[in-house]
Amino acid sequence: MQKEYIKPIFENAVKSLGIENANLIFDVPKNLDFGDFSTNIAMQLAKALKKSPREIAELVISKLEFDNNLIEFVNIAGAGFINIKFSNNFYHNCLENIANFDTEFGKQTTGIGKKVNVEYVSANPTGLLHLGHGRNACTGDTVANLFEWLGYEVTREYYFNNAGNQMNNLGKSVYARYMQIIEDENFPFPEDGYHGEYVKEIAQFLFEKYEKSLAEKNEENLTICRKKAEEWCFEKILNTLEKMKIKQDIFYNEDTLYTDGKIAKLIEDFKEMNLAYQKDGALWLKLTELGLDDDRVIVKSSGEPTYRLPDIAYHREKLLRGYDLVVDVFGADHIATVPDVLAGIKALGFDTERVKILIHQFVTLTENGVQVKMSKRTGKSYTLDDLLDEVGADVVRFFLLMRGISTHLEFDLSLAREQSDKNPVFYLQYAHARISSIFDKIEDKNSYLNDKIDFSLLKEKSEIDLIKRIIKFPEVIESAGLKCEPHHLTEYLRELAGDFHIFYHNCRILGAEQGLQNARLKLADITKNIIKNGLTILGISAPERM
RNA sequence: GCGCUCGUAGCUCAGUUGGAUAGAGCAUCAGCCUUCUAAGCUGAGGGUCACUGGUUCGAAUCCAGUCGGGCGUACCA
Repeated sequence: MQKEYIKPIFENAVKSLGIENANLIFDVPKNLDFGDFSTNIAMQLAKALKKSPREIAELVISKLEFDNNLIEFVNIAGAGFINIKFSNNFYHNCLENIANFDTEFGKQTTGIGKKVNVEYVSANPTGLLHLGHGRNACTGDTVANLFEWLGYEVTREYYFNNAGNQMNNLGKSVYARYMQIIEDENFPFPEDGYHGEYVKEIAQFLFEKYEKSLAEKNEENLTICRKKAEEWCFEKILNTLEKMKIKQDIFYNEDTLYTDGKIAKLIEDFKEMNLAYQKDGALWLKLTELGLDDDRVIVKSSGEPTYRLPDIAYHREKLLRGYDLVVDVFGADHIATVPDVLAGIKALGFDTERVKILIHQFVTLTENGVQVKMSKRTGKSYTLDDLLDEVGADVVRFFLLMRGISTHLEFDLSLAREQSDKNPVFYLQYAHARISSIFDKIEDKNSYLNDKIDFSLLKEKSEIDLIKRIIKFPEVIESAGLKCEPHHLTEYLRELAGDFHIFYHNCRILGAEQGLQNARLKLADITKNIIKNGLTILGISAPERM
């Protein structure tokens, strides 16, 4: 908001010095005594104009044409920084504008008319979700929410595979557990089978439904085991996602790519482009031709495709559906597929800019400083569902979203359990509840609702600081959205809540002189809307009372 | 070995397209409730930004190398 005002003013000034297309950058100085913004333009131009930065700064300032009512000062500091400080009037005007947006403040138009597809979770129905999936799910869901705020038309998608090795493996594991129930507790369990307790639950369910009729080891019975396992896992997964307030629009089955002939078509196309060749009984993709280090197998000698082929076919399919942007959320363990997919779709003639792949690092769970294991294979695991039941969706989502996706995330179970001021999510919710409470206590709302609000009465430092923070909300939405970094929003909300708490502590709202009370109420109300909207984007509730 | 990623306060982490004295939360210590919710506020201590070199007016940030952690590196997904 501030930049929108000063940028053209500086552009004109720089232009009048004979410089076109200057790279004007406005930073917020660390030391607030320097002002609200600073620019290094004078240093940048030092070489071109062959003058010292301070001389240039003076020249630039002499050419600035601005409203003295809105800017308090512009001066030179240090090596040649130009510092700008806005007057309170400027901020009062901003607040007045924001008040007119009502609850829509922060919504952007960047994405209007554009379609984006965000694919996330995408866990195969071979087990229960764990914390890593949780991070994936919250990240994807929040990114999708952010895109909606940017104006995009958003499709949320879940990609899964209910065929192949891993599913067969699960079917066999269930069968073995089933046989252990009805026949012999030492019935051999597949070597690389799924050891989780849930496999026993599925077997128990089959026993109750079919009694001993599945005992014969044939294709039909194994299929029953596999199908039941798939159904059971999917139901659990969806249930867990629902608890996390996640609902996706499209569930895309990898199998569709085969039945619709998209895999066959892709093989054909690669062959036609001379990018596929036969070797050692397998079909290889010439990735070396596409700038990568090694060629890779796309169809095994057994005739089954490797994961690359459906991955590429799936991305082509999504792009052909007409999305301007296709976003994937992957865990770090899937990073190997990224270059292959990008090379593949590029070879097929698509702009790789249309695909954005988010890789999030792993989550570790700690309790009292000790790491808790949550492996799928070892059987004993702490699932996402357990966690949701224990600490609730708000805490889980906030904890999983409050770190940059590229860093390893440590989930502190002891802290998450703590229902106290140590738990950071309550800090935000508390600010929201506090504001609600004020509005419950207004004795006579008429003046607040009907009188023209005079924002110029807000002069305290904590009031102006809060306004400055409020102004930043749209930028935060835009940058968190376009960069797909939800934690920028969690950081911002924490700062906003902080500024509010300070304001609340320093400035009495109810009982202040009528005009001032109304202005402060409006300031609080705008803050409340932003917290509520921000938390909603994060998928976290904003309680009226705590 | 190679690729990706991370290394910032005791712990968990922020740190904008390179900017001025490196920040927050927790933990520790010291204060603030007759007034709108103390799940709050104020203050203090705490740093070789892993290491070395380079680029320049200026580096936690960019480049090269070294060390250390994680994930990949399959005719698993």
